[in-house]
Amino acid sequence: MNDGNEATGQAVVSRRKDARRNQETLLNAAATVFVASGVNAPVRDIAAKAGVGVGTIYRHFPTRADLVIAVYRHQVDACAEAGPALLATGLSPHAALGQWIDLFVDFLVTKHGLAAVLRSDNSDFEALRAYFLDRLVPVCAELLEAAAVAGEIRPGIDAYELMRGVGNLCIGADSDPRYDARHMVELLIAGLRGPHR
Amino acid sequence: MNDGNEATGQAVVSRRKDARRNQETLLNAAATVFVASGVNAPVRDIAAKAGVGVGTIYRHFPTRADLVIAVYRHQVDACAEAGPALLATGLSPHAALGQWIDLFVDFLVTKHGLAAVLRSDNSDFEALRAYFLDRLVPVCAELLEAAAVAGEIRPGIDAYELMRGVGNLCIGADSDPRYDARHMVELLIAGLRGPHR
Amino acid sequence: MNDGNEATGQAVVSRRKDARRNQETLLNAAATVFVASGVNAPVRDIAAKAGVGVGTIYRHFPTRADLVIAVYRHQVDACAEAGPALLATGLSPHAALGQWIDLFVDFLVTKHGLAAVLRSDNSDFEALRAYFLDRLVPVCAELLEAAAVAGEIRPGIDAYELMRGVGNLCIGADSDPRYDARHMVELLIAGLRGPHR
Amino acid sequence: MNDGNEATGQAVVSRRKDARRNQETLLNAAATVFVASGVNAPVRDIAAKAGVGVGTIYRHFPTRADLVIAVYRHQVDACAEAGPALLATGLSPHAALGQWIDLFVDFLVTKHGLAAVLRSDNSDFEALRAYFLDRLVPVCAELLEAAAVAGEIRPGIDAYELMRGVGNLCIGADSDPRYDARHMVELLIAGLRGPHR
DNA sequence: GATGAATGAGAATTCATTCAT
DNA sequence: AATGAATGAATTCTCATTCAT
Repeated sequence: MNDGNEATGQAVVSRRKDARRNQETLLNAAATVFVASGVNAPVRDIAAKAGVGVGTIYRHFPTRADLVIAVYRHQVDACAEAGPALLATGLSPHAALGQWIDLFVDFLVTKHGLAAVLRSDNSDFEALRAYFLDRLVPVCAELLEAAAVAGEIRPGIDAYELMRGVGNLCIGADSDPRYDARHMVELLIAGLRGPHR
Repeated sequence: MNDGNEATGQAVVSRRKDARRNQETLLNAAATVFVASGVNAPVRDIAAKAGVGVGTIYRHFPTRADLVIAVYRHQVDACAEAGPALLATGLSPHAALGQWIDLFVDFLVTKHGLAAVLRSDNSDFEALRAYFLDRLVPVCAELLEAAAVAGEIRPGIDAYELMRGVGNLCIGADSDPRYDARHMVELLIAGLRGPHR
Repeated sequence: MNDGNEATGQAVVSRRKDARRNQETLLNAAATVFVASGVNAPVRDIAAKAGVGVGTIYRHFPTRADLVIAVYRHQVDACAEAGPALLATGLSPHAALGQWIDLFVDFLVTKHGLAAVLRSDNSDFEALRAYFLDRLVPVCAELLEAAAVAGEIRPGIDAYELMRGVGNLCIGADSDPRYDARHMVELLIAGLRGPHR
Repeated sequence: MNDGNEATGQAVVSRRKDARRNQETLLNAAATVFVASGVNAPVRDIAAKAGVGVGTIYRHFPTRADLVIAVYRHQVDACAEAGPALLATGLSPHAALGQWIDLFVDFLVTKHGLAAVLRSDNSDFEALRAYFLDRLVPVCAELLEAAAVAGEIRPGIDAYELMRGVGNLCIGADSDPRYDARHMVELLIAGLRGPHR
């Protein structure tokens, strides 16, 4: 990858041109710190990790929720887009739902503390929660509907509630070797099938 | 229990009574504040509610986890004792399990923020988590075993994991009108039945 | 004044008993810092001067205005009480007014920056301003009324306006050798006499 | 106005015109912001209002005082020139003085916070203060001298002190409906007449 | 010359914890 | 044993100022 800048390396990168790259650096640093210390890590820690001043973070992301959203936006979007794609593959709707939930779980359990901030008893991160739900609940609803129409699951399951449940099951999953969120999610999804008796 | 002693003995006894009553006051205050502001409420708030100095709280409960444990010990114990009792009623093991889980859920969802501190990605409250699990996991294991032996549920379910799962499902359940933890727990328990295919 | 504490001196003074003395220390420190750096001096500077932690200041004086009021309350009160006293001495009302204004000016010009925070284009310190005015305007009004009744000054002078005017004239008087607020105040008071022609 | 020059000349001229216009834009923006938020408004606010970068402001006006001076220079100059003009109208010297002071007061009270920065207990704005005084004190002195010679006012009044006094009386006059600086200035000027007794 | 991203010092404020009385 | 005053670390956020482009 020759960027025509061997001598100085990447230390003296352009400011203006690199606004985007800089932002990328910031997001990577934030992601790393979030994994290590959770999404409530001190702003200063993130700044230090990114090698920038705290002011830079505030410039780009006025609130913490802005930063967290930015960090995870791409992955949330990818997850959202995967839903219709799975449904279009010819899998049974229930199988598609299961695989989609797996993607969501994969995403959450690899982000230390992310699932925890999605819990609603937390007045910060309202915007973050809203973003997640706005993106993903409709997708989940579509999958649930398809599975219900196919008679594979009991009807009347609320997509929001299910997303919250799955999200909750993922809390702390990365830091407890005795707890495997996937097992529990598998039970939950299995429970969708059974008649309510 | 010989309390027919002299003046000094009397004093000792009443001092003890006072101490006990004082501690009771403290626990009630803490419980109230925990409900209102979560288990991370400022120590000073709890002290104020109890009408004591902060030093008094630290004397009785050196760490916050100690206090939280003390606040909920009675209820945890009651829940633990309900397990064998339910099994002895003649209910089917699976029904007993379901009712017992309901008791546990009732307990958690009425305690603002309690479920949240049970999550394992939280190095404080380790002792609290340990207490909960020490008391309840064996009971849950017993119920699961009985249900498995009766062929009512799939075998191989880990009691610890299930308790964690149920606990997680209860996080934030008190502050989100769109999320009913009981629905999700019901799904989870229903999922226990299905064959693991 | 034997306080039975010769050996240790005043270094190891009692905490509780000295709440008051401690507060005094705080107020003295604040007064000193206010003189040196104005009433907007950093809280930390005041704390350092007093030899206490910043938390101590916040405990005693939650807002800056609280602190400033406390620092000057005694002197404001003394000034307020001097008004009726002067009127009762048998001086002519105008002379009494003049002397009372002199007291007020003496107070202000010796407090670096105090007069400046009394200016109304300052949304902080509203409480401070209110305290000053509540205490002093009625006294001033009484003196003005007496002088007007005696025919010594033109009628219709508003006490609030006059206090603000005198206060304003004192701004910066301590730091400008070429400006003597007393001269200007003397002109202002002299101007009260003349008919408005 | 020969603009029939070559390409480069044209460019130079318009560059100069641009520079001047740019500066004008800057000063107008600053004046507007000063009125709205006082002369200590954040530099960024001024830059935003002017539609330029903050660097541009620093280039033209290295210190804040430089900017404030530039903003008000025209008006100060106009005020200075009005003194001799008033004296030449045939008005009595005292009347001329009164009208001139009125002009000065008009200027100050319409500039939010301007009077406040003229106070001498403020090490920033030293240059600004100096500019004001250099321009206006001699004019005031001339008017005072004329009035004293005419026997209309007591002698020995220091022009600097009077200017400072009038300036002080104007502080905060724009934000306090109960305080009318003009009333107080009128008293002050009236006080000039009376014998010093 | 203009730009505005980046910097980082500085100030406010909270609250867990200690400890003299 | 109880008290609560004191401490000060930790954190957030702002804004003047610099400087690469």
